[in-house]
Amino acid sequence: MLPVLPVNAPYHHGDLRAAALQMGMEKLADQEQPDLGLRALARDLGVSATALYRHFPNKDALLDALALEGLSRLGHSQAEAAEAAGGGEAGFAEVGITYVEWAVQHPALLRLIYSRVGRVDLAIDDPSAMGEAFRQLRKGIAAKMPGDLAPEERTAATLHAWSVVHGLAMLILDGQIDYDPAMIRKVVLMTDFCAP
Amino acid sequence: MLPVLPVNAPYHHGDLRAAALQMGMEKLADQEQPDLGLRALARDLGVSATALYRHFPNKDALLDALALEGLSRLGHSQAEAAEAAGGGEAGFAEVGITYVEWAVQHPALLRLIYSRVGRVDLAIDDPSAMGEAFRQLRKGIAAKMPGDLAPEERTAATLHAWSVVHGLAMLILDGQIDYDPAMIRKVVLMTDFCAP
DNA sequence: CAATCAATGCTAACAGTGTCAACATGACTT
DNA sequence: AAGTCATGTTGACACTGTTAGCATTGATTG
Repeated sequence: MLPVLPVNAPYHHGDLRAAALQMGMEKLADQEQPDLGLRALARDLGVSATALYRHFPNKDALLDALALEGLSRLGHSQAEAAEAAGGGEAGFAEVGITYVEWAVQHPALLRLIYSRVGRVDLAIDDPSAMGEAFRQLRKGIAAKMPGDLAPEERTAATLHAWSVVHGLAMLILDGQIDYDPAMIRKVVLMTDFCAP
Repeated sequence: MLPVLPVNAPYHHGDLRAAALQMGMEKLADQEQPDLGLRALARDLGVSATALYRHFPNKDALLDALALEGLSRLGHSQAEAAEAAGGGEAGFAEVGITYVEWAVQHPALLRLIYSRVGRVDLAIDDPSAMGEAFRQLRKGIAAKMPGDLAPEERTAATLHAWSVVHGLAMLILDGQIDYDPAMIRKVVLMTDFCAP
Protein backbone atom coordinates (compact mmCIF):
# COMPACT_ATOMS: atom_id res chain seq x y z
CA MET A 1 0.00 0.00 0.00
CA LEU A 2 3.07 2.22 -0.23
CA PRO A 3 3.09 5.05 -2.74
CA VAL A 4 3.78 3.86 -6.23
CA LEU A 5 6.89 5.28 -7.87
CA PRO A 6 7.94 7.36 -4.87
CA VAL A 7 11.13 8.64 -6.48
CA ASN A 8 11.80 9.87 -9.99
CA ALA A 9 8.10 9.80 -10.59
CA PRO A 10 7.31 11.43 -13.91
CA TYR A 11 4.80 14.22 -13.99
CA HIS A 12 2.34 12.04 -15.87
CA HIS A 13 1.54 8.77 -14.27
CA GLY A 14 0.96 6.73 -17.38
CA ASP A 15 -2.30 5.03 -16.54
CA LEU A 16 -3.64 6.49 -13.35
CA ARG A 17 -7.12 5.21 -13.90
CA ALA A 18 -6.01 1.60 -14.05
CA ALA A 19 -3.62 2.12 -11.14
CA ALA A 20 -6.39 3.61 -9.02
CA LEU A 21 -8.72 0.72 -9.75
CA GLN A 22 -5.99 -1.79 -9.00
CA MET A 23 -5.10 -0.07 -5.74
CA GLY A 24 -8.75 0.03 -4.81
CA MET A 25 -9.11 -3.66 -5.54
CA GLU A 26 -6.10 -4.40 -3.37
CA LYS A 27 -7.58 -2.47 -0.49
CA LEU A 28 -10.85 -4.30 -0.94
CA ALA A 29 -8.98 -7.60 -0.92
CA ASP A 30 -6.81 -6.79 2.08
CA GLN A 31 -9.16 -5.25 4.61
CA GLU A 32 -12.60 -6.40 5.58
CA GLN A 33 -13.98 -2.90 5.83
CA PRO A 34 -11.57 -0.62 3.98
CA ASP A 35 -12.12 3.10 3.94
CA LEU A 36 -11.83 3.85 0.27
CA GLY A 37 -11.29 7.54 0.74
CA LEU A 38 -10.48 9.45 -2.38
CA ARG A 39 -7.69 11.42 -0.76
CA ALA A 40 -6.25 8.40 1.03
CA LEU A 41 -6.26 6.41 -2.17
CA ALA A 42 -4.53 9.21 -4.05
CA ARG A 43 -1.95 9.42 -1.27
CA ASP A 44 -1.19 5.72 -1.56
CA LEU A 45 -0.82 6.18 -5.29
CA GLY A 46 1.70 8.96 -4.73
CA VAL A 47 -0.54 11.41 -6.51
CA SER A 48 -2.57 14.47 -5.59
CA ALA A 49 -6.20 13.92 -4.67
CA THR A 50 -7.58 15.99 -7.49
CA ALA A 51 -5.64 14.06 -10.11
CA LEU A 52 -8.24 11.33 -9.85
CA TYR A 53 -10.86 13.78 -11.08
CA ARG A 54 -9.25 13.60 -14.53
CA HIS A 55 -10.32 9.96 -14.69
CA PHE A 56 -13.51 9.81 -12.65
CA PRO A 57 -16.18 12.51 -12.43
CA ASN A 58 -16.42 11.92 -8.68
CA LYS A 59 -15.88 9.40 -5.92
CA ASP A 60 -19.13 7.60 -6.64
CA ALA A 61 -18.01 6.94 -10.19
CA LEU A 62 -14.78 5.41 -8.92
CA LEU A 63 -16.63 3.13 -6.53
CA ASP A 64 -19.07 2.23 -9.29
CA ALA A 65 -16.17 1.22 -11.50
CA LEU A 66 -14.78 -0.98 -8.74
CA ALA A 67 -18.18 -2.55 -8.16
CA LEU A 68 -18.56 -3.20 -11.87
CA GLU A 69 -15.18 -4.88 -12.03
CA GLY A 70 -16.10 -7.01 -9.02
CA LEU A 71 -19.38 -7.98 -10.62
CA SER A 72 -17.51 -9.13 -13.68
CA ARG A 73 -15.09 -11.23 -11.65
CA LEU A 74 -17.93 -12.85 -9.74
CA GLY A 75 -19.65 -13.73 -13.00
CA HIS A 76 -16.49 -15.29 -14.36
CA SER A 77 -15.98 -17.37 -11.23
CA GLN A 78 -19.51 -18.67 -11.53
CA ALA A 79 -19.16 -19.49 -15.19
CA GLU A 80 -15.89 -21.30 -14.53
CA ALA A 81 -17.41 -23.32 -11.72
CA ALA A 82 -20.37 -24.30 -13.86
CA GLU A 83 -18.12 -25.43 -16.66
CA ALA A 84 -15.79 -27.32 -14.31
CA ALA A 85 -18.76 -29.25 -12.99
CA GLY A 86 -19.72 -30.23 -16.52
CA GLY A 87 -22.68 -27.89 -16.79
CA GLY A 88 -26.25 -29.09 -16.44
CA GLU A 89 -27.82 -29.62 -13.07
CA ALA A 90 -24.52 -30.24 -11.27
CA GLY A 91 -23.09 -27.13 -12.84
CA PHE A 92 -26.05 -25.12 -11.68
CA ALA A 93 -25.61 -26.22 -8.09
CA GLU A 94 -21.99 -25.22 -8.34
CA VAL A 95 -22.97 -21.74 -9.49
CA GLY A 96 -24.94 -21.19 -6.33
CA ILE A 97 -22.23 -22.58 -4.09
CA THR A 98 -19.59 -20.55 -5.89
CA TYR A 99 -21.64 -17.42 -5.29
CA VAL A 100 -21.50 -17.95 -1.56
CA GLU A 101 -17.86 -19.06 -1.49
CA TRP A 102 -16.83 -16.08 -3.60
CA ALA A 103 -18.64 -13.78 -1.24
CA VAL A 104 -16.76 -15.26 1.70
CA GLN A 105 -13.45 -14.82 -0.08
CA HIS A 106 -14.20 -11.25 -1.19
CA PRO A 107 -16.38 -9.82 1.56
CA ALA A 108 -15.55 -6.15 1.08
CA LEU A 109 -15.91 -6.38 -2.66
CA LEU A 110 -19.27 -8.13 -2.53
CA ARG A 111 -20.52 -5.60 -0.04
CA LEU A 112 -19.38 -2.80 -2.31
CA ILE A 113 -21.14 -4.42 -5.24
CA TYR A 114 -24.40 -4.67 -3.40
CA SER A 115 -24.19 -1.22 -1.92
CA ARG A 116 -23.87 0.31 -5.40
CA VAL A 117 -25.66 -2.08 -7.66
CA GLY A 118 -29.00 -0.42 -7.08
CA ARG A 119 -27.70 2.97 -8.11
CA VAL A 120 -28.76 4.36 -11.45
CA ASP A 121 -25.29 5.36 -12.56
CA LEU A 122 -24.04 1.83 -12.41
CA ALA A 123 -26.92 0.55 -14.48
CA ILE A 124 -26.31 3.29 -17.02
CA ASP A 125 -22.66 2.38 -17.35
CA ASP A 126 -23.49 -1.22 -18.11
CA PRO A 127 -27.16 -2.18 -18.04
CA SER A 128 -26.38 -5.84 -18.51
CA ALA A 129 -23.79 -6.07 -15.75
CA MET A 130 -26.14 -7.48 -13.18
CA GLY A 131 -27.73 -9.74 -15.74
CA GLU A 132 -24.29 -10.98 -16.72
CA ALA A 133 -23.45 -11.99 -13.18
CA PHE A 134 -26.74 -13.70 -12.53
CA ARG A 135 -27.51 -15.07 -15.95
CA GLN A 136 -25.76 -18.24 -14.85
CA LEU A 137 -28.17 -18.55 -11.99
CA ARG A 138 -31.29 -17.99 -14.04
CA LYS A 139 -30.18 -20.29 -16.82
CA GLY A 140 -29.36 -23.06 -14.42
CA ILE A 141 -32.66 -22.73 -12.66
CA ALA A 142 -34.58 -22.92 -15.88
CA ALA A 143 -32.77 -26.11 -16.83
CA LYS A 144 -33.36 -27.68 -13.46
CA MET A 145 -37.05 -27.09 -13.10
CA PRO A 146 -39.76 -29.30 -14.60
CA GLY A 147 -40.61 -28.01 -18.05
CA ASP A 148 -44.34 -27.86 -17.55
CA LEU A 149 -44.16 -25.30 -14.78
CA ALA A 150 -46.30 -22.18 -14.97
CA PRO A 151 -44.32 -19.01 -15.69
CA GLU A 152 -45.29 -17.65 -12.31
CA GLU A 153 -43.91 -20.70 -10.59
CA ARG A 154 -40.79 -20.46 -12.65
CA THR A 155 -40.21 -16.88 -11.63
CA ALA A 156 -40.84 -17.71 -8.00
CA ALA A 157 -38.36 -20.57 -8.15
CA THR A 158 -35.73 -18.31 -9.68
CA LEU A 159 -36.17 -15.70 -7.00
CA HIS A 160 -36.11 -18.39 -4.37
CA ALA A 161 -32.75 -19.77 -5.49
CA TRP A 162 -31.29 -16.33 -5.87
CA SER A 163 -32.53 -15.31 -2.44
CA VAL A 164 -31.05 -18.36 -0.77
CA VAL A 165 -27.53 -17.85 -2.03
CA HIS A 166 -27.59 -14.10 -1.61
CA GLY A 167 -29.10 -14.25 1.85
CA LEU A 168 -26.72 -16.98 2.95
CA ALA A 169 -23.75 -14.99 1.69
CA MET A 170 -24.89 -11.84 3.45
CA LEU A 171 -25.55 -13.59 6.74
CA ILE A 172 -22.10 -15.13 6.72
CA LEU A 173 -20.48 -11.82 5.83
CA ASP A 174 -22.31 -10.10 8.65
CA GLY A 175 -21.10 -12.70 11.09
CA GLN A 176 -24.57 -14.01 11.78
CA ILE A 177 -23.64 -17.56 10.90
CA ASP A 178 -20.27 -19.28 10.82
CA TYR A 179 -18.47 -20.21 7.66
CA ASP A 180 -18.74 -23.92 7.01
CA PRO A 181 -18.29 -25.17 3.44
CA ALA A 182 -20.19 -28.39 4.04
CA MET A 183 -23.09 -26.51 5.54
CA ILE A 184 -23.14 -24.09 2.61
CA ARG A 185 -23.41 -27.02 0.21
CA LYS A 186 -26.21 -28.51 2.21
CA VAL A 187 -28.19 -25.29 2.45
CA VAL A 188 -27.83 -24.37 -1.20
CA LEU A 189 -28.68 -27.86 -2.44
CA MET A 190 -31.75 -27.83 -0.23
CA THR A 191 -33.53 -25.79 -2.87
CA ASP A 192 -35.20 -28.68 -4.53
CA PHE A 193 -38.42 -27.43 -6.07
CA CYS A 194 -40.43 -30.39 -5.02
CA ALA A 195 -43.83 -30.16 -6.63
CA PRO A 196 -46.13 -27.72 -4.85
CA MET B 1 -37.47 17.97 10.14
CA LEU B 2 -37.48 21.51 11.43
CA PRO B 3 -35.60 22.34 14.59
CA VAL B 4 -37.49 21.36 17.68
CA LEU B 5 -38.38 24.18 20.06
CA PRO B 6 -36.89 26.95 17.90
CA VAL B 7 -37.98 29.74 20.24
CA ASN B 8 -37.88 30.01 23.98
CA ALA B 9 -35.88 26.83 24.03
CA PRO B 10 -34.62 26.14 27.51
CA TYR B 11 -30.94 25.62 28.00
CA HIS B 12 -31.50 22.01 28.82
CA HIS B 13 -33.42 20.04 26.33
CA GLY B 14 -35.17 17.65 28.65
CA ASP B 15 -34.50 14.37 26.97
CA LEU B 16 -32.10 14.92 24.15
CA ARG B 17 -31.18 11.28 23.86
CA ALA B 18 -34.75 10.24 23.18
CA ALA B 19 -35.29 13.19 20.87
CA ALA B 20 -32.18 12.30 18.87
CA LEU B 21 -33.27 8.70 18.49
CA GLN B 22 -36.75 9.77 17.45
CA MET B 23 -35.41 12.25 14.93
CA GLY B 24 -33.07 9.59 13.59
CA MET B 25 -35.96 7.18 13.26
CA GLU B 26 -37.96 9.77 11.38
CA LYS B 27 -35.13 10.36 8.96
CA LEU B 28 -34.79 6.63 8.45
CA ALA B 29 -38.52 6.39 7.81
CA ASP B 30 -38.66 9.36 5.44
CA GLN B 31 -35.72 8.93 3.13
CA GLU B 32 -34.54 5.79 1.45
CA GLN B 33 -30.87 6.59 1.95
CA PRO B 34 -30.69 9.24 4.64
CA ASP B 35 -27.37 10.76 5.59
CA LEU B 36 -27.49 10.45 9.34
CA GLY B 37 -24.75 12.98 9.95
CA LEU B 38 -24.16 13.82 13.55
CA ARG B 39 -23.98 17.54 12.89
CA ALA B 40 -26.96 17.57 10.57
CA LEU B 41 -29.00 15.66 13.10
CA ALA B 42 -28.06 18.07 15.87
CA ARG B 43 -28.96 20.99 13.60
CA ASP B 44 -32.40 19.55 12.99
CA LEU B 45 -32.79 19.13 16.72
CA GLY B 46 -31.92 22.78 17.25
CA VAL B 47 -28.94 21.81 19.32
CA SER B 48 -25.18 22.04 19.01
CA ALA B 49 -23.39 19.07 17.50
CA THR B 50 -21.36 18.36 20.58
CA ALA B 51 -24.41 18.17 22.81
CA LEU B 52 -25.04 14.70 21.47
CA TYR B 53 -21.75 13.57 22.94
CA ARG B 54 -23.31 13.85 26.40
CA HIS B 55 -25.66 11.03 25.45
CA PHE B 56 -23.63 8.92 23.02
CA PRO B 57 -19.89 8.27 23.17
CA ASN B 58 -19.69 8.72 19.41
CA LYS B 59 -21.63 8.52 16.17
CA ASP B 60 -21.30 4.76 15.95
CA ALA B 61 -22.99 4.38 19.31
CA LEU B 62 -25.90 6.51 18.13
CA LEU B 63 -26.32 4.43 15.00
CA ASP B 64 -26.04 1.27 17.06
CA ALA B 65 -28.84 2.49 19.29
CA LEU B 66 -31.01 3.18 16.27
CA ALA B 67 -30.22 -0.25 14.84
CA LEU B 68 -31.07 -1.87 18.16
CA GLU B 69 -34.39 -0.08 18.30
CA GLY B 70 -35.14 -1.15 14.74
CA LEU B 71 -34.28 -4.73 15.57
CA SER B 72 -36.71 -4.64 18.43
CA ARG B 73 -39.50 -3.27 16.27
CA LEU B 74 -38.89 -5.91 13.64
CA GLY B 75 -39.07 -8.63 16.28
CA HIS B 76 -42.34 -7.27 17.58
CA SER B 77 -43.86 -7.13 14.11
CA GLN B 78 -42.92 -10.73 13.57
CA ALA B 79 -44.30 -11.86 16.89
CA GLU B 80 -47.54 -10.00 16.22
CA ALA B 81 -47.90 -11.57 12.79
CA ALA B 82 -47.28 -15.03 14.18
CA GLU B 83 -49.89 -14.55 16.86
CA ALA B 84 -52.40 -13.06 14.45
CA ALA B 85 -52.07 -16.14 12.25
CA GLY B 86 -52.79 -18.35 15.25
CA GLY B 87 -49.23 -19.57 15.70
CA GLY B 88 -48.07 -22.98 14.55
CA GLU B 89 -47.14 -23.62 10.98
CA ALA B 90 -49.28 -20.84 9.56
CA GLY B 91 -47.81 -18.44 12.07
CA PHE B 92 -44.33 -19.46 11.09
CA ALA B 93 -44.97 -18.74 7.44
CA GLU B 94 -46.28 -15.36 8.44
CA VAL B 95 -43.10 -14.62 10.34
CA GLY B 96 -41.07 -15.08 7.19
CA ILE B 97 -43.41 -13.04 5.06
CA THR B 98 -43.56 -10.31 7.67
CA TYR B 99 -39.79 -10.15 7.66
CA VAL B 100 -39.77 -9.32 3.97
CA GLU B 101 -42.74 -6.97 4.12
CA TRP B 102 -41.25 -5.12 7.06
CA ALA B 103 -37.99 -4.74 5.16
CA VAL B 104 -39.86 -3.22 2.23
CA GLN B 105 -41.64 -0.79 4.50
CA HIS B 106 -38.50 0.18 6.42
CA PRO B 107 -35.71 -0.09 3.86
CA ALA B 108 -33.30 2.38 5.40
CA LEU B 109 -33.81 0.99 8.88
CA LEU B 110 -33.28 -2.60 7.83
CA ARG B 111 -30.15 -1.62 5.96
CA LEU B 112 -28.88 0.18 9.02
CA ILE B 113 -29.60 -2.85 11.16
CA TYR B 114 -27.65 -5.15 8.89
CA SER B 115 -24.79 -2.78 8.44
CA ARG B 116 -24.26 -2.60 12.20
CA VAL B 117 -25.49 -5.91 13.49
CA GLY B 118 -22.15 -7.57 12.91
CA ARG B 119 -20.29 -5.02 15.01
CA VAL B 120 -19.07 -6.04 18.42
CA ASP B 121 -20.42 -3.00 20.20
CA LEU B 122 -23.97 -3.82 19.28
CA ALA B 123 -23.63 -7.37 20.55
CA ILE B 124 -22.14 -6.08 23.79
CA ASP B 125 -25.01 -3.70 24.32
CA ASP B 126 -27.57 -6.44 24.01
CA PRO B 127 -26.25 -9.91 23.22
CA SER B 128 -29.72 -11.31 22.81
CA ALA B 129 -30.99 -8.63 20.44
CA MET B 130 -30.37 -10.60 17.30
CA GLY B 131 -31.63 -13.76 18.92
CA GLU B 132 -34.75 -11.90 19.95
CA ALA B 133 -35.52 -10.86 16.39
CA PHE B 134 -34.89 -14.25 14.91
CA ARG B 135 -36.04 -16.49 17.68
CA GLN B 136 -39.44 -16.45 16.03
CA LEU B 137 -37.90 -17.79 12.88
CA ARG B 138 -35.94 -20.57 14.57
CA LYS B 139 -38.81 -21.62 16.76
CA GLY B 140 -41.17 -21.77 13.82
CA ILE B 141 -38.73 -23.79 11.79
CA ALA B 142 -38.24 -26.29 14.57
CA ALA B 143 -42.00 -26.77 14.88
CA LYS B 144 -42.45 -27.19 11.16
CA MET B 145 -39.77 -29.74 10.45
CA PRO B 146 -40.17 -33.47 10.94
CA GLY B 147 -39.09 -34.38 14.46
CA ASP B 148 -36.74 -37.18 13.50
CA LEU B 149 -34.42 -34.93 11.54
CA ALA B 150 -30.70 -35.06 12.25
CA PRO B 151 -29.39 -31.95 14.04
CA GLU B 152 -27.29 -31.14 11.03
CA GLU B 153 -30.30 -31.20 8.77
CA ARG B 154 -32.20 -29.10 11.24
CA THR B 155 -29.50 -26.46 11.28
CA ALA B 156 -29.32 -26.45 7.51
CA ALA B 157 -33.07 -26.00 7.23
CA THR B 158 -32.97 -23.10 9.66
CA LEU B 159 -30.24 -21.35 7.73
CA HIS B 160 -32.10 -22.03 4.52
CA ALA B 161 -35.29 -20.37 5.69
CA TRP B 162 -33.41 -17.46 7.17
CA SER B 163 -31.40 -17.01 3.99
CA VAL B 164 -34.47 -17.00 1.79
CA VAL B 165 -36.26 -14.22 3.62
CA HIS B 166 -33.16 -12.16 4.20
CA GLY B 167 -31.91 -12.55 0.64
CA LEU B 168 -35.32 -11.79 -0.79
CA ALA B 169 -35.61 -8.69 1.35
CA MET B 170 -32.17 -7.47 0.34
CA LEU B 171 -32.73 -8.06 -3.35
CA ILE B 172 -35.98 -6.10 -3.25
CA LEU B 173 -34.35 -3.28 -1.32
CA ASP B 174 -31.52 -3.10 -3.81
CA GLY B 175 -33.98 -2.86 -6.65
CA GLN B 176 -32.95 -6.17 -8.15
CA ILE B 177 -36.46 -7.53 -8.10
CA ASP B 178 -39.79 -5.76 -8.03
CA TYR B 179 -42.01 -5.63 -4.99
CA ASP B 180 -44.95 -7.99 -5.40
CA PRO B 181 -46.70 -9.23 -2.25
CA ALA B 182 -48.13 -12.30 -3.93
CA MET B 183 -44.74 -13.25 -5.27
CA ILE B 184 -43.17 -12.79 -1.87
CA ARG B 185 -45.69 -15.19 -0.38
CA LYS B 186 -45.00 -17.72 -3.06
CA VAL B 187 -41.24 -17.53 -2.72
CA VAL B 188 -41.22 -17.71 1.05
CA LEU B 189 -43.70 -20.56 1.21
CA MET B 190 -41.61 -22.47 -1.30
CA THR B 191 -39.31 -23.51 1.52
CA ASP B 192 -40.93 -26.83 2.09
CA PHE B 193 -38.26 -29.15 3.48
CA CYS B 194 -39.35 -32.08 1.43
CA ALA B 195 -37.46 -35.12 2.64
CA PRO B 196 -33.97 -35.28 1.18
C1' DC C 1 -32.58 28.60 52.22
C1' DA C 2 -28.03 28.79 50.37
C1' DA C 3 -24.00 26.45 48.56
C1' DT C 4 -22.24 22.98 45.86
C1' DC C 5 -21.96 19.75 42.21
C1' DA C 6 -22.91 16.82 38.53
C1' DA C 7 -25.48 16.72 34.32
C1' DT C 8 -25.98 18.89 30.29
C1' DG C 9 -25.48 22.43 27.22
C1' DC C 10 -22.19 25.79 24.40
C1' DT C 11 -18.09 27.68 21.40
C1' DA C 12 -13.60 27.10 19.31
C1' DA C 13 -10.55 24.33 17.24
C1' DC C 14 -8.29 20.25 14.74
C1' DA C 15 -7.82 16.82 11.41
C1' DG C 16 -9.92 14.74 7.81
C1' DT C 17 -13.02 14.52 3.70
C1' DG C 18 -15.08 15.46 -1.35
C1' DT C 19 -14.94 18.89 -4.68
C1' DC C 20 -14.02 23.03 -7.51
C1' DA C 21 -11.17 26.73 -9.76
C1' DA C 22 -6.97 28.17 -11.56
C1' DC C 23 -2.48 27.15 -12.90
C1' DA C 24 1.65 23.92 -14.60
C1' DT C 25 3.58 20.35 -17.26
C1' DG C 26 4.47 17.67 -20.99
C1' DA C 27 3.21 14.57 -24.99
C1' DC C 28 1.21 14.65 -29.53
C1' DT C 29 -0.24 17.17 -33.83
C1' DT C 30 0.41 20.19 -37.53
C1' DA D 1 9.04 24.64 -33.65
C1' DA D 2 4.40 26.03 -32.00
C1' DG D 3 0.32 25.04 -30.14
C1' DT D 4 -3.17 22.23 -28.09
C1' DC D 5 -5.07 19.19 -24.93
C1' DA D 6 -4.84 15.51 -21.67
C1' DT D 7 -3.17 15.17 -17.34
C1' DG D 8 -0.97 16.61 -13.37
C1' DT D 9 -0.52 20.43 -9.34
C1' DT D 10 -1.74 23.80 -5.42
C1' DG D 11 -5.11 26.37 -2.83
C1' DA D 12 -9.45 26.99 -1.15
C1' DC D 13 -14.29 25.97 0.49
C1' DA D 14 -17.75 23.61 2.92
C1' DC D 15 -18.55 19.78 5.25
C1' DT D 16 -17.73 16.00 8.72
C1' DG D 17 -16.54 13.56 13.52
C1' DT D 18 -14.28 14.62 17.60
C1' DT D 19 -11.88 16.87 21.61
C1' DA D 20 -10.95 20.55 25.08
C1' DG D 21 -12.52 24.01 27.82
C1' DC D 22 -16.19 26.96 29.44
C1' DA D 23 -21.33 28.06 30.78
C1' DT D 24 -25.72 27.05 32.60
C1' DT D 25 -28.93 24.61 35.08
C1' DG D 26 -31.50 21.33 38.17
C1' DA D 27 -30.73 18.53 42.03
C1' DT D 28 -28.42 17.48 46.46
C1' DT D 29 -26.69 18.61 50.31
C1' DG D 30 -25.29 21.47 54.93
